[in-house]
Amino acid sequence: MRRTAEDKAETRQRIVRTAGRMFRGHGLAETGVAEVMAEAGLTHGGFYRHFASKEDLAAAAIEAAFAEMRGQLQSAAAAAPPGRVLETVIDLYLTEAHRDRPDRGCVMAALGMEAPRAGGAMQEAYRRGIADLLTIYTGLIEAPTKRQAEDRAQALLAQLVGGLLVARALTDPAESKRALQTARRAALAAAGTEKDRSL
Amino acid sequence: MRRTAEDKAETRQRIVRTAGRMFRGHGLAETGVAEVMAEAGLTHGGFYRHFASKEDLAAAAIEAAFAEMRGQLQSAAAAAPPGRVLETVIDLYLTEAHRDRPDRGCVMAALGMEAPRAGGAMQEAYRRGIADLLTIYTGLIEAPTKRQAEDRAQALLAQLVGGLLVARALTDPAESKRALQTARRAALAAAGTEKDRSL
DNA sequence: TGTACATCAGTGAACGCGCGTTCACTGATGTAC
DNA sequence: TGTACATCAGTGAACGCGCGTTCACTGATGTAC
Repeated sequence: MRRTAEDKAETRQRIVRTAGRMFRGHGLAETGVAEVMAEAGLTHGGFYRHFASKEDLAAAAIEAAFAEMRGQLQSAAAAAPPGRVLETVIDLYLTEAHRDRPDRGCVMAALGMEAPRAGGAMQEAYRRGIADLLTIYTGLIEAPTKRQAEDRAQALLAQLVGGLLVARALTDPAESKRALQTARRAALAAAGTEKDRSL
Repeated sequence: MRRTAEDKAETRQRIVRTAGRMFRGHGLAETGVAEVMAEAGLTHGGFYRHFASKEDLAAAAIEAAFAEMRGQLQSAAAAAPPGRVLETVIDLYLTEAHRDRPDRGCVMAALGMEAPRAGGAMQEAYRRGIADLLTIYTGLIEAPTKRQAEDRAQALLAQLVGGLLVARALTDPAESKRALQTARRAALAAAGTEKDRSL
Protein backbone atom coordinates (compact mmCIF):
# COMPACT_ATOMS: atom_id res chain seq x y z
CA MET A 1 0.00 0.00 0.00
CA ARG A 2 2.99 2.30 0.01
CA ARG A 3 2.37 5.56 -1.90
CA THR A 4 4.45 8.16 -3.70
CA ALA A 5 5.81 11.07 -1.67
CA GLU A 6 3.48 13.22 -3.72
CA ASP A 7 0.53 10.99 -2.83
CA LYS A 8 1.43 11.27 0.82
CA ALA A 9 1.61 15.06 0.69
CA GLU A 10 -1.78 15.17 -1.01
CA THR A 11 -3.28 12.90 1.64
CA ARG A 12 -1.82 15.00 4.40
CA GLN A 13 -3.21 18.16 2.90
CA ARG A 14 -6.61 16.56 2.53
CA ILE A 15 -6.58 15.55 6.20
CA VAL A 16 -5.48 19.03 7.29
CA ARG A 17 -8.17 20.75 5.25
CA THR A 18 -10.86 18.34 6.41
CA ALA A 19 -9.76 18.82 10.01
CA GLY A 20 -9.76 22.59 9.57
CA ARG A 21 -13.39 22.49 8.54
CA MET A 22 -14.49 20.04 11.21
CA PHE A 23 -12.60 21.75 14.03
CA ARG A 24 -14.13 25.10 13.07
CA GLY A 25 -17.58 23.59 12.68
CA HIS A 26 -17.76 21.54 15.86
CA GLY A 27 -14.85 22.60 18.01
CA LEU A 28 -11.51 20.98 18.74
CA ALA A 29 -12.68 18.84 21.66
CA GLU A 30 -15.85 17.67 19.93
CA THR A 31 -14.09 16.51 16.76
CA GLY A 32 -12.46 13.08 16.85
CA VAL A 33 -9.40 11.91 14.96
CA ALA A 34 -11.34 8.96 13.54
CA GLU A 35 -14.13 11.27 12.35
CA VAL A 36 -11.66 13.47 10.52
CA MET A 37 -9.99 10.49 8.88
CA ALA A 38 -13.33 9.00 7.81
CA GLU A 39 -14.40 12.36 6.35
CA ALA A 40 -11.12 12.45 4.45
CA GLY A 41 -11.88 8.97 3.07
CA LEU A 42 -9.37 7.08 5.20
CA THR A 43 -9.32 4.81 8.23
CA HIS A 44 -8.04 6.15 11.54
CA GLY A 45 -5.09 3.76 11.79
CA GLY A 46 -2.98 5.62 9.28
CA PHE A 47 -3.31 8.92 11.11
CA TYR A 48 0.04 8.62 12.88
CA ARG A 49 1.95 8.26 9.61
CA HIS A 50 1.15 11.96 9.11
CA PHE A 51 0.85 13.52 12.56
CA ALA A 52 2.45 12.99 15.95
CA SER A 53 -0.80 13.61 17.78
CA LYS A 54 -4.23 15.22 17.53
CA GLU A 55 -2.67 18.45 18.81
CA ASP A 56 -0.14 18.32 16.01
CA LEU A 57 -2.96 18.06 13.48
CA ALA A 58 -4.87 20.87 15.16
CA ALA A 59 -1.88 23.20 14.97
CA ALA A 60 -1.46 22.40 11.26
CA ALA A 61 -5.18 22.86 10.66
CA ILE A 62 -5.24 26.23 12.39
CA GLU A 63 -2.25 27.41 10.39
CA ALA A 64 -3.82 26.24 7.12
CA ALA A 65 -7.18 27.80 7.93
CA PHE A 66 -5.55 31.15 8.60
CA ALA A 67 -3.66 30.89 5.32
CA GLU A 68 -6.96 30.23 3.56
CA MET A 69 -8.46 33.32 5.23
CA ARG A 70 -5.52 35.45 4.17
CA GLY A 71 -5.93 34.27 0.60
CA GLN A 72 -9.62 35.17 0.51
CA LEU A 73 -8.98 38.49 2.21
CA GLN A 74 -6.17 39.51 -0.10
CA SER A 75 -7.88 38.51 -3.31
CA ALA A 76 -11.06 40.34 -2.25
CA ALA A 77 -9.00 43.42 -1.41
CA ALA A 78 -7.16 43.24 -4.74
CA ALA A 79 -10.39 42.93 -6.68
CA ALA A 80 -12.21 45.73 -4.83
CA PRO A 81 -12.72 49.12 -6.51
CA PRO A 82 -10.34 51.80 -5.18
CA GLY A 83 -11.80 53.63 -2.19
CA ARG A 84 -14.03 50.69 -1.35
CA VAL A 85 -11.50 48.12 -0.23
CA LEU A 86 -12.38 48.32 3.47
CA GLU A 87 -16.07 48.19 2.72
CA THR A 88 -15.49 45.15 0.52
CA VAL A 89 -13.51 43.15 3.05
CA ILE A 90 -15.98 44.05 5.81
CA ASP A 91 -18.92 42.99 3.66
CA LEU A 92 -17.13 39.75 2.87
CA TYR A 93 -16.81 38.96 6.56
CA LEU A 94 -20.18 39.98 7.94
CA THR A 95 -22.43 37.93 5.68
CA GLU A 96 -25.22 35.49 6.45
CA ALA A 97 -23.19 32.80 4.71
CA HIS A 98 -20.28 33.35 7.07
CA ARG A 99 -22.60 33.42 10.06
CA ASP A 100 -24.21 30.13 9.04
CA ARG A 101 -21.07 28.25 8.03
CA PRO A 102 -18.51 28.50 10.83
CA ASP A 103 -16.72 25.50 9.36
CA ARG A 104 -15.76 27.48 6.27
CA GLY A 105 -15.17 30.72 8.09
CA CYS A 106 -12.96 32.71 10.39
CA VAL A 107 -10.70 30.72 12.69
CA MET A 108 -10.92 33.36 15.36
CA ALA A 109 -14.72 33.27 15.42
CA ALA A 110 -14.64 29.47 15.59
CA LEU A 111 -11.68 28.55 17.81
CA GLY A 112 -11.05 31.85 19.59
CA MET A 113 -11.66 30.30 23.00
CA GLU A 114 -10.20 26.84 22.59
CA ALA A 115 -7.02 27.69 20.72
CA PRO A 116 -5.50 30.22 23.16
CA ARG A 117 -5.92 27.95 26.18
CA ALA A 118 -4.64 24.87 24.36
CA GLY A 119 -1.05 25.99 24.77
CA GLY A 120 1.87 24.71 22.74
CA ALA A 121 1.89 24.70 18.96
CA MET A 122 -1.85 25.31 18.64
CA GLN A 123 -1.75 28.46 20.70
CA GLU A 124 1.30 29.68 18.81
CA ALA A 125 -0.25 28.97 15.39
CA TYR A 126 -3.34 30.81 16.51
CA ARG A 127 -1.43 33.81 17.85
CA ARG A 128 0.61 34.07 14.66
CA GLY A 129 -2.55 33.83 12.56
CA ILE A 130 -4.11 36.77 14.39
CA ALA A 131 -0.93 38.81 14.18
CA ASP A 132 -0.71 38.22 10.43
CA LEU A 133 -4.34 39.20 9.93
CA LEU A 134 -3.74 42.41 11.86
CA THR A 135 -0.77 43.18 9.62
CA ILE A 136 -2.91 42.79 6.52
CA TYR A 137 -5.68 45.00 7.86
CA THR A 138 -3.13 47.58 8.97
CA GLY A 139 -1.87 47.78 5.39
CA LEU A 140 -5.35 48.67 4.15
CA ILE A 141 -5.91 51.52 6.59
CA GLU A 142 -4.82 55.15 6.26
CA ALA A 143 -3.74 56.89 9.46
CA PRO A 144 -1.29 59.60 10.53
CA THR A 145 1.06 57.09 12.12
CA LYS A 146 1.64 53.37 11.76
CA ARG A 147 0.64 52.93 15.39
CA GLN A 148 -2.72 54.48 14.74
CA ALA A 149 -3.25 52.32 11.68
CA GLU A 150 -2.46 49.28 13.82
CA ASP A 151 -4.92 50.39 16.46
CA ARG A 152 -7.65 50.85 13.89
CA ALA A 153 -6.90 47.46 12.39
CA GLN A 154 -7.32 45.92 15.80
CA ALA A 155 -10.57 47.77 16.44
CA LEU A 156 -11.77 46.59 13.03
CA LEU A 157 -10.89 42.96 13.71
CA ALA A 158 -12.55 43.10 17.13
CA GLN A 159 -15.71 44.56 15.63
CA LEU A 160 -15.78 41.90 12.90
CA VAL A 161 -15.33 38.97 15.25
CA GLY A 162 -17.54 40.40 17.98
CA GLY A 163 -20.25 41.28 15.48
CA LEU A 164 -20.22 37.80 14.01
CA LEU A 165 -20.46 36.26 17.47
CA VAL A 166 -23.46 38.42 18.32
CA ALA A 167 -25.11 37.55 15.02
CA ARG A 168 -24.53 33.85 15.69
CA ALA A 169 -26.00 34.16 19.18
CA LEU A 170 -29.27 35.72 18.03
CA THR A 171 -31.55 32.97 16.79
CA ASP A 172 -34.26 35.22 15.41
CA PRO A 173 -33.48 35.66 11.70
CA ALA A 174 -34.51 39.31 11.54
CA GLU A 175 -32.56 40.26 14.67
CA SER A 176 -29.53 38.37 13.47
CA LYS A 177 -29.62 39.98 10.04
CA ARG A 178 -29.92 43.40 11.60
CA ALA A 179 -26.96 42.57 13.84
CA LEU A 180 -24.85 41.90 10.76
CA GLN A 181 -25.85 45.22 9.20
CA THR A 182 -25.12 47.08 12.41
CA ALA A 183 -21.76 45.40 12.73
CA ARG A 184 -20.86 46.34 9.16
CA ARG A 185 -21.47 50.03 9.88
CA ALA A 186 -19.61 49.84 13.18
CA ALA A 187 -16.69 48.03 11.55
CA LEU A 188 -16.40 50.66 8.86
CA ALA A 189 -16.42 53.38 11.50
CA ALA A 190 -13.79 51.54 13.55
CA ALA A 191 -11.54 51.08 10.53
CA GLY A 192 -11.62 54.75 9.59
CA THR A 193 -10.14 55.87 6.30
CA GLU A 194 -8.76 53.65 3.61
CA LYS A 195 -5.21 53.83 2.36
CA ASP A 196 -4.96 55.45 -1.07
CA ARG A 197 -3.52 52.91 -3.50
CA SER A 198 -4.14 54.85 -6.69
CA LEU A 199 -0.49 55.86 -7.18
CA MET B 1 -27.88 11.51 54.65
CA ARG B 2 -31.09 13.26 53.70
CA ARG B 3 -30.83 17.08 53.93
CA THR B 4 -33.17 19.99 54.42
CA ALA B 5 -34.76 21.52 51.35
CA GLU B 6 -32.70 24.59 52.16
CA ASP B 7 -29.52 22.50 52.28
CA LYS B 8 -30.37 21.02 48.93
CA ALA B 9 -30.92 24.44 47.36
CA GLU B 10 -27.58 25.62 48.74
CA THR B 11 -25.81 22.57 47.35
CA ARG B 12 -27.41 23.05 43.97
CA GLN B 13 -26.36 26.67 43.88
CA ARG B 14 -22.81 25.73 44.83
CA ILE B 15 -22.68 23.19 42.00
CA VAL B 16 -24.09 25.69 39.51
CA ARG B 17 -21.61 28.38 40.50
CA THR B 18 -18.67 25.98 40.47
CA ALA B 19 -19.75 24.70 37.07
CA GLY B 20 -20.12 28.26 35.80
CA ARG B 21 -16.50 28.96 36.69
CA MET B 22 -15.12 25.69 35.35
CA PHE B 23 -17.11 25.79 32.10
CA ARG B 24 -15.92 29.33 31.44
CA GLY B 25 -12.36 28.48 32.38
CA HIS B 26 -11.90 25.26 30.45
CA GLY B 27 -14.86 24.99 28.10
CA LEU B 28 -18.01 22.89 28.24
CA ALA B 29 -16.59 19.80 26.55
CA GLU B 30 -13.36 19.81 28.57
CA THR B 31 -15.07 20.02 31.95
CA GLY B 32 -16.36 16.80 33.44
CA VAL B 33 -19.34 16.32 35.73
CA ALA B 34 -17.16 14.50 38.27
CA GLU B 35 -14.63 17.35 38.22
CA VAL B 36 -17.33 19.91 38.94
CA MET B 37 -18.74 17.82 41.79
CA ALA B 38 -15.30 17.30 43.32
CA GLU B 39 -14.57 21.03 43.10
CA ALA B 40 -17.91 21.65 44.84
CA GLY B 41 -16.86 19.25 47.61
CA LEU B 42 -19.12 16.37 46.61
CA THR B 43 -18.88 13.01 44.91
CA HIS B 44 -20.21 12.60 41.40
CA GLY B 45 -22.91 10.08 42.30
CA GLY B 46 -25.23 12.68 43.76
CA PHE B 47 -25.19 14.81 40.66
CA TYR B 48 -28.46 13.43 39.28
CA ARG B 49 -30.38 14.38 42.43
CA HIS B 50 -29.97 17.96 41.19
CA PHE B 51 -29.74 17.83 37.40
CA ALA B 52 -31.21 15.71 34.65
CA SER B 53 -27.98 15.76 32.65
CA LYS B 54 -24.75 17.62 32.08
CA GLU B 55 -26.58 19.77 29.53
CA ASP B 56 -29.15 20.67 32.15
CA LEU B 57 -26.36 21.83 34.46
CA ALA B 58 -24.70 23.76 31.66
CA ALA B 59 -27.90 25.64 30.87
CA ALA B 60 -28.31 26.55 34.54
CA ALA B 61 -24.66 27.58 34.81
CA ILE B 62 -24.89 29.81 31.74
CA GLU B 63 -28.00 31.47 33.08
CA ALA B 64 -26.42 32.03 36.49
CA ALA B 65 -23.19 33.37 35.00
CA PHE B 66 -25.12 35.91 32.94
CA ALA B 67 -27.05 36.96 36.05
CA GLU B 68 -23.74 37.45 37.83
CA MET B 69 -22.50 39.60 34.93
CA ARG B 70 -25.64 41.71 35.00
CA GLY B 71 -25.19 42.28 38.72
CA GLN B 72 -21.62 43.46 38.31
CA LEU B 73 -22.52 45.60 35.32
CA GLN B 74 -25.47 47.29 37.00
CA SER B 75 -23.74 47.98 40.29
CA ALA B 76 -20.73 49.43 38.45
CA ALA B 77 -23.05 51.60 36.37
CA ALA B 78 -24.94 52.74 39.46
CA ALA B 79 -21.72 53.64 41.30
CA ALA B 80 -20.14 55.49 38.35
CA PRO B 81 -20.00 59.31 38.32
CA PRO B 82 -22.58 60.87 35.99
CA GLY B 83 -21.25 61.31 32.48
CA ARG B 84 -18.72 58.52 32.98
CA VAL B 85 -20.96 55.49 33.17
CA LEU B 86 -20.04 54.10 29.75
CA GLU B 87 -16.37 54.69 30.41
CA THR B 88 -16.69 52.89 33.73
CA VAL B 89 -18.42 49.79 32.41
CA ILE B 90 -16.00 49.60 29.48
CA ASP B 91 -13.00 49.90 31.80
CA LEU B 92 -14.50 47.20 33.99
CA TYR B 93 -14.68 44.82 31.05
CA LEU B 94 -11.39 45.42 29.28
CA THR B 95 -9.00 44.82 32.16
CA GLU B 96 -5.98 42.57 32.48
CA ALA B 97 -7.78 40.76 35.28
CA HIS B 98 -10.68 39.93 33.00
CA ARG B 99 -8.32 38.88 30.23
CA ASP B 100 -6.42 36.56 32.58
CA ARG B 101 -9.41 35.03 34.38
CA PRO B 102 -11.93 33.77 31.83
CA ASP B 103 -13.45 31.58 34.53
CA ARG B 104 -14.67 34.64 36.42
CA GLY B 105 -15.51 36.66 33.37
CA CYS B 106 -17.85 37.19 30.49
CA VAL B 107 -19.86 34.19 29.35
CA MET B 108 -19.84 35.38 25.78
CA ALA B 109 -16.05 35.61 25.68
CA ALA B 110 -15.77 32.14 27.23
CA LEU B 111 -18.58 30.07 25.71
CA GLY B 112 -19.47 32.16 22.67
CA MET B 113 -18.64 29.32 20.30
CA GLU B 114 -19.77 26.28 22.23
CA ALA B 115 -23.07 27.57 23.60
CA PRO B 116 -24.75 28.59 20.33
CA ARG B 117 -24.06 25.27 18.60
CA ALA B 118 -25.08 23.23 21.64
CA GLY B 119 -28.76 23.71 20.87
CA GLY B 120 -31.58 23.19 23.33
CA ALA B 121 -31.69 24.86 26.71
CA MET B 122 -28.04 25.89 26.63
CA GLN B 123 -28.38 27.77 23.39
CA GLU B 124 -31.55 29.42 24.61
CA ALA B 125 -30.03 30.45 27.96
CA TYR B 126 -27.11 31.90 26.06
CA ARG B 127 -29.27 33.78 23.56
CA ARG B 128 -31.37 35.25 26.34
CA GLY B 129 -28.27 36.26 28.27
CA ILE B 130 -26.94 38.21 25.30
CA ALA B 131 -30.32 39.82 24.64
CA ASP B 132 -30.55 40.95 28.27
CA LEU B 133 -27.04 42.37 28.20
CA LEU B 134 -27.89 44.32 25.07
CA THR B 135 -30.97 45.72 26.80
CA ILE B 136 -28.88 46.95 29.70
CA TYR B 137 -26.29 48.57 27.44
CA THR B 138 -29.05 50.16 25.36
CA GLY B 139 -30.40 51.79 28.51
CA LEU B 140 -27.06 53.47 29.15
CA ILE B 141 -26.72 54.97 25.68
CA GLU B 142 -28.13 58.25 24.38
CA ALA B 143 -29.30 58.27 20.77
CA PRO B 144 -31.98 59.99 18.65
CA THR B 145 -34.04 56.82 18.41
CA LYS B 146 -34.28 53.60 20.40
CA ARG B 147 -33.18 51.71 17.32
CA GLN B 148 -29.99 53.69 17.13
CA ALA B 149 -29.32 53.17 20.82
CA GLU B 150 -29.77 49.43 20.28
CA ASP B 151 -27.38 49.48 17.36
CA ARG B 152 -24.76 51.30 19.40
CA ALA B 153 -25.22 48.88 22.27
CA GLN B 154 -24.58 46.03 19.89
CA ALA B 155 -21.50 47.69 18.43
CA LEU B 156 -20.27 48.26 21.97
CA LEU B 157 -20.79 44.64 22.99
CA ALA B 158 -19.08 43.40 19.83
CA GLN B 159 -16.11 45.67 20.46
CA LEU B 160 -15.85 44.52 24.09
CA VAL B 161 -15.97 40.82 23.29
CA GLY B 162 -13.85 41.11 20.17
CA GLY B 163 -11.29 43.25 21.96
CA LEU B 164 -11.02 40.79 24.82
CA LEU B 165 -10.57 37.90 22.38
CA VAL B 166 -7.76 39.72 20.60
CA ALA B 167 -6.10 40.57 23.92
CA ARG B 168 -6.33 36.92 24.97
CA ALA B 169 -4.82 35.79 21.69
CA LEU B 170 -1.73 37.99 21.94
CA THR B 171 0.78 36.31 24.23
CA ASP B 172 3.24 39.19 24.40
CA PRO B 173 2.33 41.15 27.55
CA ALA B 174 3.02 44.58 26.04
CA GLU B 175 1.06 43.84 22.86
CA SER B 176 -1.82 42.42 24.84
CA LYS B 177 -1.96 45.38 27.21
CA ARG B 178 -1.94 47.75 24.28
CA ALA B 179 -4.75 45.75 22.70
CA LEU B 180 -6.87 46.32 25.80
CA GLN B 181 -6.22 50.07 25.70
CA THR B 182 -7.04 50.23 22.01
CA ALA B 183 -10.23 48.28 22.56
CA ARG B 184 -11.29 50.63 25.36
CA ARG B 185 -11.02 53.64 23.06
CA ALA B 186 -12.77 51.82 20.22
CA ALA B 187 -15.54 50.67 22.56
CA LEU B 188 -16.14 54.20 23.81
CA ALA B 189 -16.31 55.42 20.24
CA ALA B 190 -18.71 52.64 19.28
CA ALA B 191 -20.99 53.36 22.24
CA GLY B 192 -21.26 57.06 21.47
CA THR B 193 -22.92 59.37 23.94
CA GLU B 194 -24.15 58.45 27.36
CA LYS B 195 -27.74 58.83 28.46
CA ASP B 196 -28.22 61.79 30.82
CA ARG B 197 -29.45 60.44 34.15
CA SER B 198 -29.11 63.65 36.15
CA LEU B 199 -32.84 64.39 36.22
C1' DT C 1 -45.33 14.93 72.00
C1' DG C 2 -43.61 10.47 70.65
C1' DT C 3 -43.04 6.66 67.52
C1' DA C 4 -42.77 4.09 63.07
C1' DC C 5 -42.17 4.41 58.52
C1' DA C 6 -41.22 6.76 54.01
C1' DT C 7 -38.33 9.81 51.59
C1' DC C 8 -34.33 11.19 49.39
C1' DA C 9 -29.40 13.88 49.36
C1' DG C 10 -25.23 12.11 49.04
C1' DT C 11 -21.72 7.98 48.58
C1' DG C 12 -18.89 4.94 45.95
C1' DA C 13 -18.73 1.11 42.80
C1' DA C 14 -19.96 -0.14 38.32
C1' DC C 15 -21.92 0.31 33.45
C1' DG C 16 -21.16 1.16 28.48
C1' DC C 17 -19.14 3.90 25.24
C1' DG C 18 -16.11 6.68 22.49
C1' DC C 19 -11.81 8.62 22.52
C1' DG C 20 -6.59 8.99 21.31
C1' DT C 21 -3.16 5.96 20.47
C1' DT C 22 -0.67 1.49 19.32
C1' DC C 23 0.30 -2.45 16.62
C1' DA C 24 0.69 -6.46 13.43
C1' DC C 25 -0.13 -6.76 8.89
C1' DT C 26 -0.63 -5.64 3.50
C1' DG C 27 1.21 -4.60 -0.67
C1' DA C 28 2.84 -0.94 -3.73
C1' DT C 29 6.96 1.89 -4.25
C1' DG C 30 11.93 3.01 -3.50
C1' DT C 31 16.68 1.37 -3.49
C1' DA C 32 20.88 -1.46 -4.05
C1' DC C 33 23.22 -4.32 -6.93
C1' DT D 1 17.52 -3.12 -17.40
C1' DG D 2 16.15 -6.60 -14.16
C1' DT D 3 15.87 -8.63 -9.62
C1' DA D 4 15.72 -8.94 -4.47
C1' DC D 5 15.00 -6.66 -0.53
C1' DA D 6 13.72 -2.64 2.43
C1' DT D 7 10.49 0.86 3.27
C1' DC D 8 6.32 2.69 4.71
C1' DA D 9 1.17 4.62 3.68
C1' DG D 10 -2.82 2.79 4.83
C1' DT D 11 -5.90 -1.01 7.17
C1' DG D 12 -8.49 -2.80 10.94
C1' DA D 13 -8.35 -4.80 15.49
C1' DA D 14 -7.11 -3.79 20.01
C1' DC D 15 -5.32 -1.02 24.15
C1' DG D 16 -6.28 1.88 28.20
C1' DC D 17 -8.64 5.58 29.91
C1' DG D 18 -12.00 8.97 31.20
C1' DC D 19 -16.45 10.24 30.37
C1' DG D 20 -21.72 10.59 31.44
C1' DT D 21 -24.84 7.95 33.64
C1' DT D 22 -26.90 4.24 36.73
C1' DC D 23 -27.52 1.84 40.93
C1' DA D 24 -27.62 -0.31 45.61
C1' DC D 25 -26.86 1.56 49.77
C1' DT D 26 -26.61 5.00 54.06
C1' DG D 27 -28.63 7.62 57.35
C1' DA D 28 -30.68 12.09 58.49
C1' DT D 29 -35.07 14.46 57.78
C1' DG D 30 -40.13 14.63 56.73
C1' DT D 31 -44.68 12.71 57.55
C1' DA D 32 -48.59 10.02 59.42
C1' DC D 33 -50.71 8.54 63.37
